[in-house]
Amino acid sequence: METGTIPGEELVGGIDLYRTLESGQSYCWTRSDGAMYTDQPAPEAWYRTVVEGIPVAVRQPAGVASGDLEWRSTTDAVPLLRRLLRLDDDLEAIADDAPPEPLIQEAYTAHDGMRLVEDPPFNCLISFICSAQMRVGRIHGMVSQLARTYGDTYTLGEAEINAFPTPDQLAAATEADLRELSLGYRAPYVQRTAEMVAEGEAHPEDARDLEYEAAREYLTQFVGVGDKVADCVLLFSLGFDEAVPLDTWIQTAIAEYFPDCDNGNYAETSRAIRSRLGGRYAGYAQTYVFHHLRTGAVDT
DNA sequence: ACCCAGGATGTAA
DNA sequence: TTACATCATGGG
Repeated sequence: METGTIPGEELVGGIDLYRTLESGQSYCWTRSDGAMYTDQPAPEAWYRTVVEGIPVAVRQPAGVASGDLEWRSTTDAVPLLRRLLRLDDDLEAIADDAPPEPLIQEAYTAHDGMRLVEDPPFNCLISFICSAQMRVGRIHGMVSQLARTYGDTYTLGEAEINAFPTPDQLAAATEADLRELSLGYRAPYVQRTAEMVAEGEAHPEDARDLEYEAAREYLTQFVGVGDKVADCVLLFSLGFDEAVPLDTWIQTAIAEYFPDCDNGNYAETSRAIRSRLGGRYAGYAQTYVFHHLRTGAVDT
């Protein structure tokens, strides 16, 4: 096993690992104490995942945005973590460029150090198909269950880590199998989408080269993927920082804070709110506002 | 019991 | 194009 430390001071704007991994963006990681989404950070606990056959564990003992990251893996995990946690993002510049609206400034200030993630596309796609009408804690539970049931098991020291299933592995599950895991009406969506990817009919990665709105349209060909889920995949996996998923929380924010952005349909409301949230990094602002509202930290 | 959660789909107008 | 019912499940 290899181990190492990434100095927090090398990261512009630092990183808050708890806020980054427990803000409902990524469902790829599990916490060693098994208690995520409880509004209870555990600085001593390890976050673990497997990406491209490489098991990784990371934690932030200091538990603050300026604290160092400690990691363990079977190889040098720095390049991998740099990608997954977007450690090269200039968080200070991004926050400085954020629009002056009070809600947005308040969200950035309240959750200092939260970074966007870059999840593996297939994992992200299935995660957000599962996310329909679900709370973040349960989405994580469903994704973890899929990993335990259909994914390969890796070891890292004493720890066992389940990789998210490959398209082939997941496509082999039947709708009935997935309903057994409490996926509900999402079961056929997950099965059919896994099948589409496994058979080479389409791949979420192929959206990366397209222009934003074309990329969003491309992703909606997957079963169980509408505009909102497509935006989540674009933002949390494919590097489209301008994507703004219009979920229930953001719809509420639009109604209360940006009512003029409501243009009746998804596409036009999306354009207006993306512009209002700053354009290029609108998705970053969205993620801060989402987390701020969802955790009830909003200052009224 | 009722309402809600990072919605999508099929059908009817 | 838009409006609406329907779809599972668990927690408050």
